[in-house]
Amino acid sequence: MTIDDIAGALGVSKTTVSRAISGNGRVSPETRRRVLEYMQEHDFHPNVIAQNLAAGRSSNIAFIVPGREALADTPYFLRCLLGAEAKAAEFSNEIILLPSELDRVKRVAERRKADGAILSRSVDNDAVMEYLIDRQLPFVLIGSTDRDGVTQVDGDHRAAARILTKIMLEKHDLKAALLNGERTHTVNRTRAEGFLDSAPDADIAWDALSNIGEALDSLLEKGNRLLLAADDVICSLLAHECDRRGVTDIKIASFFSSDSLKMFRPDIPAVEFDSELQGAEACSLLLRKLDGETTPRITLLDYKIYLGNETETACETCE
Amino acid sequence: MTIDDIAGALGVSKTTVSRAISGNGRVSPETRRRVLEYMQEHDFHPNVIAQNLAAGRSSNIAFIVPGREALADTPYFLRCLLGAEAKAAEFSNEIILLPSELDRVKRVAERRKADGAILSRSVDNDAVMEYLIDRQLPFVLIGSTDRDGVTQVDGDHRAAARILTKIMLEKHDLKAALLNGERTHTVNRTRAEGFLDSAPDADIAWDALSNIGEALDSLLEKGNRLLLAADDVICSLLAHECDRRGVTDIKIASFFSSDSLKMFRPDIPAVEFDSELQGAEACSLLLRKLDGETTPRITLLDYKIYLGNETETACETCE
DNA sequence: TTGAAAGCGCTAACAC
DNA sequence: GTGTTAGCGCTTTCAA
Repeated sequence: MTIDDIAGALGVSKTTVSRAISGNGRVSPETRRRVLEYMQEHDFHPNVIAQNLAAGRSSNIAFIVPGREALADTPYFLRCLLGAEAKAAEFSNEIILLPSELDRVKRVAERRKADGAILSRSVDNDAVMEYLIDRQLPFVLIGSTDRDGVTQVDGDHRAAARILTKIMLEKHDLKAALLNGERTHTVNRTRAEGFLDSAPDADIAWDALSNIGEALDSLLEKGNRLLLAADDVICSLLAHECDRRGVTDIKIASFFSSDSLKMFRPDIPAVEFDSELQGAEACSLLLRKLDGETTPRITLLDYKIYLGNETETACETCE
Repeated sequence: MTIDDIAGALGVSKTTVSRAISGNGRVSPETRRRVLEYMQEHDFHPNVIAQNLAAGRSSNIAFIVPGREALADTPYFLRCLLGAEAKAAEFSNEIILLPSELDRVKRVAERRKADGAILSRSVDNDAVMEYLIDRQLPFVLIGSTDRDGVTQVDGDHRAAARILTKIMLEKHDLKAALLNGERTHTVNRTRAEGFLDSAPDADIAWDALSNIGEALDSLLEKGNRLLLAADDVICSLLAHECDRRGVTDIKIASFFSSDSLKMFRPDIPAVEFDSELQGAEACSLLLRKLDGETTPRITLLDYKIYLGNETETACETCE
């Protein structure tokens, strides 16, 4: 069924039907009622592809996640995706999933299958991001970058790292070190800054993921006993390694929480970001961009700091 | 730019341009070359929305994942999604993400935003599945169901559970029990069957996830020392619980592997399914359905059994 | 308030 | 081999 059929059945023009459905333009209340009633009865719904063609859009938003090999074992991305999906749904848009591979992103952009993109996680010199900029496809980055003019939404990793480090240092009088991720990830450099804010000159083991045992060895050797992990993956690995070795005279905390940390005892203090909210916020910003609104360049989202059973909150929202 | 512009610039009709691009219909090699060259030079790509409208499709496939609250902490779904995406991309389709919520699925189906769906994980009386059947939207289920006429792709959970149980029983002369998930998940009932194939009359703790400690208590009390976990989430929880208690006189294995189990020592034997392959296979089947081909009703995928360092393979593919 | 007609960008049936 | 024409289903001027 098409609006033409409805028009025929009701003895009006399809223009009128279109107007009645969309609410654009004037239609008599009576006509409108009849159209809506007919739709209901016949379970009619306008064809979104046709609407899109007429409107020159796709009502699709591409959500770009790290490719398969780069995909860490964390629920983060899916939560982010679902957050974005919920927001997109509010505005009758859909989320299409894309891996961070240039040819995939290109195909979708070139053929206008998506109106804009959400780029989750960025590394330096991200070819996909450069492409999006070059092509002038509107996008929002979840994460941070030094690249000019990119709309970003991110947790306030620096503040969070600073605060958690400070709290841990106050609670435990131990020498602190950071087991960090790869240097090419902007977020890890930011975490390092926050960490150093509260623990100047402390040791940092970069790229701890590639060899957790070695990183742990060298940090312990230097007398570090308060170990901050950059994220949940590193932290989980670290906690397991310590369990295995029977190391107990240390304290562990993480700059990024996830369910996988909840299983350890004693509780691992950790920064909690709301991944769904990040996705939703990114989507919201993108939709506003697509509407021609100007958006803040940087949106920093609240975080919580989990400290065992009590949950202490420390928030900051800036622009 | 549109194909009309190219037609104008080259002094041919837009039909010819269309034919040159799509390869459908006869075009002289020379004309074709000119069109293609012009496209290259001007970075032209046909508008997929217009193509879709003309073809009466969306070139979208909905991938339905459990909603946010039901989402377990496993990388499974994202891997599945990416597998499906890769396959969809081969055929110039995109994957749109949908939570398993009836109103979302409805909206997309009604407005024809997707040509078909992949339904990942099913529970009994899945309202979404019933809706898809009712609406006659082509779909493929990743998982199993008793519902008639549903195209399913799944790991061979029964055989895998049977074999792993058998192997473990042969290696260790211990009394075996299964820590299972919810009974409403078809896959858990299937795992139970496989388990019982090799360990008749053994104990099964259903819904172990909701209270792992209690489940463990009762099973240990009954003298069970070989604990099979239904999946990675349960297994991880179980292993942590045992670590915490210092229980060491037991053996653990899992009917579903994931990275989160790789951290435990000693190695936890586990069934390995290829999640990406499952997504890809489901997508492939769906695309064939959309092409009007008939597809096997049930596709069971290969699995591997991981036993510490050595990786032993046991495959079965049925239809 | 309503309708006729043109158009969104592409495809395809039917001529030539 | 190429062009004409009529759609795909909806939106949107522009008149009436």
